[in-house]
Amino acid sequence: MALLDTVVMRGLSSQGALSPEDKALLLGLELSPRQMSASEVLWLESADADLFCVVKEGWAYSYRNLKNGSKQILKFYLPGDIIGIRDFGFTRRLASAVMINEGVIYPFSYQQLFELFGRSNLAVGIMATAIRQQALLSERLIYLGKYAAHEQLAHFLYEIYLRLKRIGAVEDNSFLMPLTQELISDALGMSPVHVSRTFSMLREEGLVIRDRQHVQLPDPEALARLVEFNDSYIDEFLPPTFSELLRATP
Amino acid sequence: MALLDTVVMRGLSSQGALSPEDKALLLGLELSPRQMSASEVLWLESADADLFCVVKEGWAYSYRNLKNGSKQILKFYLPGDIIGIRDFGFTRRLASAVMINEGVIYPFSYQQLFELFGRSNLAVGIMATAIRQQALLSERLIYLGKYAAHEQLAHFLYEIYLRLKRIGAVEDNSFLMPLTQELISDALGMSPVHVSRTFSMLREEGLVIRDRQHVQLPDPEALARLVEFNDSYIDEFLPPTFSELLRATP
DNA sequence: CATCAGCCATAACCTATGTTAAGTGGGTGA
DNA sequence: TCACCCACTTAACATAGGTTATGGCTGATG
Repeated sequence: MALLDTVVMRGLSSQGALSPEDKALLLGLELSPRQMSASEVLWLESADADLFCVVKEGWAYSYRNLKNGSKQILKFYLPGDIIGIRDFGFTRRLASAVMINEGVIYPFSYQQLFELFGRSNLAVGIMATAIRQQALLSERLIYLGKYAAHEQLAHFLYEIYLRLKRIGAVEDNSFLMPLTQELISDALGMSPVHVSRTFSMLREEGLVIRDRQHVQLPDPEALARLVEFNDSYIDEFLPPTFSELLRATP
Repeated sequence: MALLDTVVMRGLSSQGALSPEDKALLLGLELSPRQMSASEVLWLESADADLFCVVKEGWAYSYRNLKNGSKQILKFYLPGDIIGIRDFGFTRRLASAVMINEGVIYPFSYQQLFELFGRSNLAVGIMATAIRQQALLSERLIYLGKYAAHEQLAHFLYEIYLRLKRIGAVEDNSFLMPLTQELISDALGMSPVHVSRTFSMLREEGLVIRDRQHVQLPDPEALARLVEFNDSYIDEFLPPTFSELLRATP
């Protein structure tokens, strides 16, 4: 019911995309509501991820604790929204989630979603919903930024380093980065001049050696510590439960 | 081939999640490579969205032009990445995409993805890949922020307004927002004091009237203009082509 | 070999926003 | 009714980062 509400609200069924069987499947899900009090925690960062929640009443939000003691809220959830899609595909929660005021949610497990998948075109609709949600998040996050410039740049370089390493494009802690400082400034939301200043800082601290497109990170771990890099989202392997679920679903 | 490379690289098949049929399906896709030159445009913002691109060689990036004339880069794409997943589920491109240096890409259409869906567990793997990518984007964007405080807050309020309107929770341009200024400050990455200052500014300009949790936007359109709100991502209805494709796929 | 155009470094100065602090007002409980 | 607390407001001051400007490389081109 709750899920159907949500999907219908998003306009999926109104265009005939859902067959009667699809609808029956959704209706048969039998989600049971759960009353939540204000400030109640849905889950904390790095907890096991195994379910979503449809918000029926009340507001909630997801957030990450930052190393400077503050927190960054990623998204506010309003009635009809689904919390936890961001973590689908990961073993652990990437962010904490908490109620703002009291409300009602409908939890449903990843397992239940898997049963929907593979049987119908619902997969497509749900995937689209998920991606919309992420797009919205991104849109919001474009306006954000709480870290100092040298932390941003260090984080950026370390991410590139990890991604290149995965595809075997790092040798001896060095790699090729075909980006101008102007491009980097557009990515990090700071001025090109400040990117230059910040590179100089990192160089003086011995964290980054750079000559044109050649970048070397003499001590990647030091960089990682500086930015407290959360590499769980880089590790691209599916959690073990996925393989089991995939085999279990005919 | 290219797609299989990408999926394998992401660790999907290494755990037995892909059946031989799945692999054959991927191999049968017959993607044809396309040579790209440096700075070549893949697509521009708001162009029709109908295909993805797997990057085989070279770097690319996606970006949005901002109203102040600068641009915000959303993501850099490295070999093995898929460009265009963000737009899946939308009619138009949400961001432009362009090559950085020369390289090779494999385009494949949404239609081809639909053919993969509904037949196999691939749906799950691909969805997971998509979501990972978005998670990565989010992670990166946490470090961003290029707009002034009053634009951020105006954008934030207008987004909440639109989302509440969709679920019928706006009346007479007023709505209930159970957020403290401290929560808002954590969401926007600015200090609570500055949130207050900025609310005062918006009030003086007649854009926002607020009393505790009651918020009124006397002239929502004026707010929208101030932030040049891109509401294509709020409009949650599937593009017409989706319905066709869904009906066409048995 | 000379020239030119990008790209980058550094400096001086300016502004938006953070920080600290003090004060106001409404809601709630004794 | 009083007192307290919490959310908010406003002000004064500090600073990270933006802006503008200048000059030095380096690699491409003729």
